[in-house]
Amino acid sequence: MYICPMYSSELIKGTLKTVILKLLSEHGQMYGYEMTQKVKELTNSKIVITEGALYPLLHQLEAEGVVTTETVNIGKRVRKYYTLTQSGNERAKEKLYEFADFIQTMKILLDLQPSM
Amino acid sequence: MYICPMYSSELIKGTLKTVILKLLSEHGQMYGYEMTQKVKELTNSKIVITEGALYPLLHQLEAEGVVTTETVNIGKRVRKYYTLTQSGNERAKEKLYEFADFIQTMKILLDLQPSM
DNA sequence: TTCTTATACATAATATTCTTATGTATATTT
DNA sequence: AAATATACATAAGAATATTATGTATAAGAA
Repeated sequence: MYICPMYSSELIKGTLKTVILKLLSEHGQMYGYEMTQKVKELTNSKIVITEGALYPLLHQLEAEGVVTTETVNIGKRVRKYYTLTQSGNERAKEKLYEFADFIQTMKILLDLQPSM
Repeated sequence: MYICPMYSSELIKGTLKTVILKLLSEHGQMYGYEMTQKVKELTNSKIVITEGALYPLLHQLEAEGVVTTETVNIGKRVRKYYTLTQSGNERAKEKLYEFADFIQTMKILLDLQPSM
């Protein structure tokens, strides 16, 4: 999923969907490559999404009706923009809430201080 | 890994090793079943470790020299106690620090407020 | 102008990590 | 007596990611 110079890859598994849905809910419309760059930028390269993880997930989200796509020609190249559907927006909120809750539980379980 | 009534299983993937190492560093000596109960208790059953995930991991940790084991007879039943080695203690600290850092990165990436 | 890097998509083989199912056996509670 | 809890273990299968490979255009550096 990620090439990750900082975190062991196992840690990050399972968060990709949440991250992508959040990005889309924030930025309205994005294409795949743009998502990889945004995540890299926001995490200081601590998390880097690989294409082999991203594209299959995006296709899956489309198949599930979570996103719709629009293909745009940029010169002779193609960009595929992804937009959340209404149900996709709900899904994004759910996922975010779930993750926030999960963090709380893990903090208690691992006895992490607020400073950590 | 977990039977999880609250979180989607994908979210929790990759955290089991960190959780086990933390438990062992906290409680000194534990056996497998005890670990499953402790996690269940501490997380209000939000995270429940399955045996199919736990035992192979414990065996792996032993093979790596992260833990040592001691088998104790309780009546006619057997308990296998796990204890962190010196390098295991280091590993536990590393894993905890890594996870704390990971949470920070995810908070920024997902724009989660401190209250969330 | 040629070579490298960046942009932009996609998929297949493989690895990892987990879930679910199954198995064995003793102890305790109803 | 039967059901549940304790306690270990492993195997089949699913899910999710990594790594590798493929195609192609655009931009920047040598």
